[in-house]
Amino acid sequence: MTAPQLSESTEMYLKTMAEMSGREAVAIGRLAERLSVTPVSANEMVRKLDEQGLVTHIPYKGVTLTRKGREAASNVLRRQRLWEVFLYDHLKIEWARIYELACSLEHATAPEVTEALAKFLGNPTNCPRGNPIPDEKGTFTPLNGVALNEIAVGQEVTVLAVNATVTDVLRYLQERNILPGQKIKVLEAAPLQGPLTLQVDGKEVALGLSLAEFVIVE
Amino acid sequence: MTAPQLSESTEMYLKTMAEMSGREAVAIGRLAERLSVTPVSANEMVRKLDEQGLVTHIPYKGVTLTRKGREAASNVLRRQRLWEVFLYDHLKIEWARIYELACSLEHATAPEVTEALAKFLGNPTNCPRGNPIPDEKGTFTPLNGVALNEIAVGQEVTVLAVNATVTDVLRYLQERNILPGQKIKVLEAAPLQGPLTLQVDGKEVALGLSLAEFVIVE
DNA sequence: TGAAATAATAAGGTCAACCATAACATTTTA
DNA sequence: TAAAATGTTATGGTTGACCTTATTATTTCA
Repeated sequence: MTAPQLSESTEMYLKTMAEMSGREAVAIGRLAERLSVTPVSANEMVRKLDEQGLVTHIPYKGVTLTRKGREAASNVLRRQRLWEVFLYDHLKIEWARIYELACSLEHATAPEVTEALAKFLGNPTNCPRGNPIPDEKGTFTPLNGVALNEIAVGQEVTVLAVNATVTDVLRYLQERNILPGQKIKVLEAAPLQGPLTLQVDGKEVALGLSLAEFVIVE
Repeated sequence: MTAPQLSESTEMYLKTMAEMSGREAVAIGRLAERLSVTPVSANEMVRKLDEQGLVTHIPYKGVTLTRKGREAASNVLRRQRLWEVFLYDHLKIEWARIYELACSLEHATAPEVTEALAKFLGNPTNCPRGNPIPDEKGTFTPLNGVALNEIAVGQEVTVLAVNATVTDVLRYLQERNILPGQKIKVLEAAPLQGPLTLQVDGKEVALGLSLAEFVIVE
């Protein structure tokens, strides 16, 4: 019952899928985009993952993690987010960079290191970006929040998590104080998919819809 | 002047060479052995490293690190040994396993993580196996000890470092209490390259010459 | 409903780091 | 000094994860 040792690439695909989907199927195009590979490559890789029983691919409908795939992904997320905690809380590394730095470490982390790290950190339940950290068995309660772009004008909400992974995006949000715990009021939503105008920390901030999607609130 | 980002394989070759040589050239056969690749593969790889200016290969004479190669190797050793300290002191991981576990992490460690880790650990000067940790610039004072197999019968010495990297070897030594700081008396050296008989912690211990080579003393 | 967007499949290519086998060169040592 | 050991070079092969270009299938939406 030892983990079958997944490749770094496989881990990235599974983790990315877990990060993207509430539960629904992920479009291969989106997946390719997040992984910075071509759709053709993603397709090829997904086929292999399907053969290994890690995902289910229904042509033209998208990809879903199987139970096995979800377990593997939880494991990766656990490592990822534990390292984020370590890098942020103990090494004092810049918030916007912890995702990418933790990502490299994550793939190189043996199970016993993961567990020792969890213990060392005091079994934290959330990473500095606000996302829950799966426990040793892979279980965790998903956040019950909504993306900021779905909030009605006038509402005031609290940021639960920031789901972005790209350093530049994280830095952009950080600079505008859009961080877990922050209270945000939606002042205006421009028409034609235009940006939101938010009140954050007393300041007015414009935020594009695609960025707002990364901000989980309530 | 950013590090040119070496591949994991390149890092392993450089690190292994640094671990093996006091200063003399390393025979390709030995290198291949330590890296668990065939001599043909090692040859091929060494040619590439030579082209990159990281090593100098004199046919039939062996391989030496260039200045550039030595700097890169120091950097790798620094990361490796800092992680060893973390795994041992903070995560309480078994002594014999820290080398291999740190080795995986090492390749995935960005410069800023290395420096933040060093600071977190209080800039330690030696890893739990006793080896010196290069500083940020790559400088360190090599141990001035000798391998245990070169000690005359009757001498009592102190273990400075254990230079082995293979978990099974480390565990074997650990079980016999041959660890940094330990006092050891050489009671007998069997003829024909036979094992040494040692007095360790009041007990008599037999140790093969090839294992004794890993134990740096004085 | 038909065009545009997206997805799938096929064919062929690259790159790093390995592998094996075989022939040949040099060094060591008995 | 000759045989054994070790090192070198050549050739060709594999694997994983990408890539491009091109064709075909399906879905979405105007």
